[in-house]
Amino acid sequence: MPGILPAFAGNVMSDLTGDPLAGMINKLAGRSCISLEDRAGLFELPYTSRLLDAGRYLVREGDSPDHCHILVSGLTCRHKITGDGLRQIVAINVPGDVVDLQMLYLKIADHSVQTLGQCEVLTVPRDAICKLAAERPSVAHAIFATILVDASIASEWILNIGRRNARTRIAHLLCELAARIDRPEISPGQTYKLPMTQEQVGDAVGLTAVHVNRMLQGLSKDGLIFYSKQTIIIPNWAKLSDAADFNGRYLHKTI
Amino acid sequence: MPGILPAFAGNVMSDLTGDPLAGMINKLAGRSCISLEDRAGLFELPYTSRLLDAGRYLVREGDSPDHCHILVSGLTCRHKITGDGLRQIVAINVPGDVVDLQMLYLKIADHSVQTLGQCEVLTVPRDAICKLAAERPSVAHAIFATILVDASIASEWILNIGRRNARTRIAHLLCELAARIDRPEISPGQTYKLPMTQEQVGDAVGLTAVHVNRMLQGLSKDGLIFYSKQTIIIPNWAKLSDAADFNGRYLHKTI
DNA sequence: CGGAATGTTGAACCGTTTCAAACGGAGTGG
DNA sequence: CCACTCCGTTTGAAACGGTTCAACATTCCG
Repeated sequence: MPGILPAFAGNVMSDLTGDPLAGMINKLAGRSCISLEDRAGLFELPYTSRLLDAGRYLVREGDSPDHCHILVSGLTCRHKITGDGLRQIVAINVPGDVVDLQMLYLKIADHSVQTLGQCEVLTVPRDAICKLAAERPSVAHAIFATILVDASIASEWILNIGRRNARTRIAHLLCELAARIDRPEISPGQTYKLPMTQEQVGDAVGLTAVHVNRMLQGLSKDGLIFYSKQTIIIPNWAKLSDAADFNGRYLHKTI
Repeated sequence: MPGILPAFAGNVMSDLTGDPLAGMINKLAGRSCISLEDRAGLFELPYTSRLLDAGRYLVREGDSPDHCHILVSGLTCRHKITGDGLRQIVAINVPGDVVDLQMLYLKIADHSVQTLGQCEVLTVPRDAICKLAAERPSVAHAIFATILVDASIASEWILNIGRRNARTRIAHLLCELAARIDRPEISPGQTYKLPMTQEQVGDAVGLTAVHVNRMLQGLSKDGLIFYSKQTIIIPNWAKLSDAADFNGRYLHKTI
């Protein structure tokens, strides 16, 4: 169902809810001061909405796509494969993220993007975003900041995988996702849906599925999480984030 | 020795050599088409040049610096520390890199930047770069692309640390540095200086110094590298890059 | 209902770490 | 010039964390 949003007018925050682009725009706006007119420009972005089920590819390594994807609901991941076929997830995207900002200025993709669980995704022409960024400095600024936050998350993943043991590593991932999904109605330390198999969790933290299983059981046994049916409950945020060596500074929620 | 460069005029390529900013500008220019005037703008950046010895900090976690650093010679690294004091290098910068582009739009640093070996570093006011980027879209574009390449390198590091064994991991780092240092006079597969202790190499690839030592000996024994006095010689690029599972695509040398 | 994908468990194995001790080279002071 | 220290490298042996493999249980889905 393709569509072009009507120009945005009136009170900004109150009209946001319900619009598919709202999540992304709120996220961008949180990272940089965007003027009302520039917000309006964002709302004029042409897009196509699609509902995809688990395991679908949005981008494949080697592609030169001319569209970007905005995640409205669900989770997606970027992954790479070693020469002998081992998979590593290098990033996870949450609702509101532009999944392939990389592709805005890099021609060919050096990784694949795939849905985890069912996702609603908007497809936006690359040119439209580039044009907007070129015309409106505050939008460019916000995109800049967003890319830098992604890079900062990648740095933390390197630390996580390089230097923390399996248990801490998994706990850290769970904390990060809790903090990032962060729908207004849930604060960290609550419940969220984790539409990933244990194998995929392993691919994200550089472990085997078997070991992920044992560690999740360990965390459950110690009362740090409740985990069943792809749902994570964090009964005590302080305890889990402590066990995870998690400090959300690197997410740069306030810039 | 502070200074302001005279406005740049005349043939671009021929006047580059010898200028401290040249390395960075060439790198930016390689990643985006920058007009002659915009290049001139880059050459007008005010800077201070400093010679630093090994182990000096350019940025400390928690800082909000108002200057960026451009590396002219030597190597620097960005690193983070876990709660129990383990160190992980999350990025290495080579000559021509802007070491802390992150800080351009993120207020507080979530990592430290430190010199590896002796370095020549230019200090440039953050505002000057931001202003230039705001005024000249082609410069903003080039900076964008540079940040994205850095992010792409970070992704490959996640893959490297998460899924490759010690030997391959180290070989991969050696290949990457060879490909990135890439001074015009040496093509990959030649000789370069690696001003890092084995402990620092371990911090970069998520291993202990002891194991790095054994792996380097292994690579040497198999004739894939010669290594002594912090100098790496790669006698056969094809063989080493094969053993390293290295493919330079992710460096996006051509965009 | 049946088959495939995902989760669970145990035991053996192996790559990497840890610890401890020795070695080598560079720099310093007597 | 030697003795001394410091730092990085080297070596060996033991311990550990995570992997691998294989079998079984469970859930999901057509």
